Amino acid sequence: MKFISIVWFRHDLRLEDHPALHAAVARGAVLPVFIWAPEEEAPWPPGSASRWWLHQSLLALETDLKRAGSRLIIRRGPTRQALLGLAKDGRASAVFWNRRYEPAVMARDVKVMESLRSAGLEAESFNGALLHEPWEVQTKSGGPFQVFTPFWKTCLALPAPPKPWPAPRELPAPRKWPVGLPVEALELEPEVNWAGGLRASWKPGRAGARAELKRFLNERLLKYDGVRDFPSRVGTSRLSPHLHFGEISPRQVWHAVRRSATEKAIPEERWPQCRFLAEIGWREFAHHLLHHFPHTPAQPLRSQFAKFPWRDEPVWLRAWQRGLTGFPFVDAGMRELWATGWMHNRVRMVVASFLVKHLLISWLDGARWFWDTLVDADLANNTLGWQWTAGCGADAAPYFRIFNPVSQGKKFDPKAKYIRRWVPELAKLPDRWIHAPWEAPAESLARAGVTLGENYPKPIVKHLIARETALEAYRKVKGQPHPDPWTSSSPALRA
DNA sequence: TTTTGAGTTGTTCGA
DNA sequence: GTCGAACAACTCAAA
Repeated sequence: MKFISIVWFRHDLRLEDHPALHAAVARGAVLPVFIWAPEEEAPWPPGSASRWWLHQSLLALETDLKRAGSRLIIRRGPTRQALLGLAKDGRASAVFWNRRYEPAVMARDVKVMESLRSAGLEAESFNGALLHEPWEVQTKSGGPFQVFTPFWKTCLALPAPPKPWPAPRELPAPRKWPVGLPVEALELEPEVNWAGGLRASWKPGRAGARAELKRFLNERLLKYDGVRDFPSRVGTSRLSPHLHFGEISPRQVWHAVRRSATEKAIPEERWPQCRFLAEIGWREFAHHLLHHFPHTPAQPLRSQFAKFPWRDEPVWLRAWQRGLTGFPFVDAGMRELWATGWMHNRVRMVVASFLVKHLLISWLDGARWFWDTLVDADLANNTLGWQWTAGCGADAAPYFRIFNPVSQGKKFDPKAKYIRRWVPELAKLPDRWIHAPWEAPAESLARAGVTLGENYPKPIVKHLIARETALEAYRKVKGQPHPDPWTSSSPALRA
């Protein structure tokens, strides 16, 4: 009798370097399955942009599997029942998958594994998503890291991650295929067709991921440090959504960068310091933190921030979401996000700082918006990023670091190409005024066809006032006395 | 146990 | 216009 293994695809929508698939192929026939059970990921079920991506990526995986002589069997959850049913229908005796690290998913997976094993099935999970497991990286006293640099140094000192496996040339098929749903039946695509910008910007799937990596290595890796901060240029890898869905693995990226560095004659002692690999390191660090501090998607790591007096300002939140804050660099970022499902990293920091420190709206509201709109929405990275910005997380930005949305724009978008692309109503303003149109002379505004408050908003806050207010609120949560009690606007707080 | 060195990404002010 | 200092101590990680 033929040994048949289910490979349960999740955030590993690829055939290369896929440990669960590798294990299954080594045993016999393979039954590839995908199970849609978003309610099991509550309170962070995939957002709208993620669902759009998932739809395309599943179609791509289906094609890849067909080329290898196989299929993708899709069913709905609950996962436990779906897997048990598939094992029965497909006469499979084992279920293999690659691990995920979101708290709700991990808890679900533990239960699924117990159920499968008590039903007499073999069940095994593998590491297909990280260079090192979160529990393998430890401080000398055996605890988790909370600072990036020592974390990453420790990672770099570990044995190098194994070389990626090639995709199996052919997947032995089970004698009988169980029935499944077409991808369309999951209704992952939006009813209202807002995904045109996403379609134009991305090619989900393993082939798209590999093409993006290749382009990055050939065209951008050497210039990465100098170009990566300029959002009007393509200087970053753009791999984040591909990595999130596991269309490419960090091990593939790691070894490809290493190979490329060797070809470009970059000395071996320099490549661990590569800024790009450190970004892969941040992804690892985010997963490390999420694993060891599973409450952080909803709660600040630094508990004193639980009492931070965030404002409830739905009108401001909405202005921020729509890119109508009146700060062109911020608005450009928010509109890029809305249109393409992605935002440049530099701009993410600026818009996040603006929400949290200028508007004093909770980082969690920002995290939720990003979760719904980003194609690379990833619980570990999103949590780390927002808590870092808000100053309430691991290795956080100092509280007095408040990005100035105007000077950030002038510094990283000096010719305002990024602003003009995403905020076209300001396109005719000269470079000198476009970063802060409220300072422009009336004549310049008129010539550019800009009427503040009509076809582009006046700034919803004043930078210097917002900055002072934020500093005071943060000082308070740090439990520090105001430096100048005579001018403090809230002397009662010091009693 | 205590001490010591160090920490992604900035801004503002005043010399 | 450029440059260094202050921001404000705090926490982590390792010795």
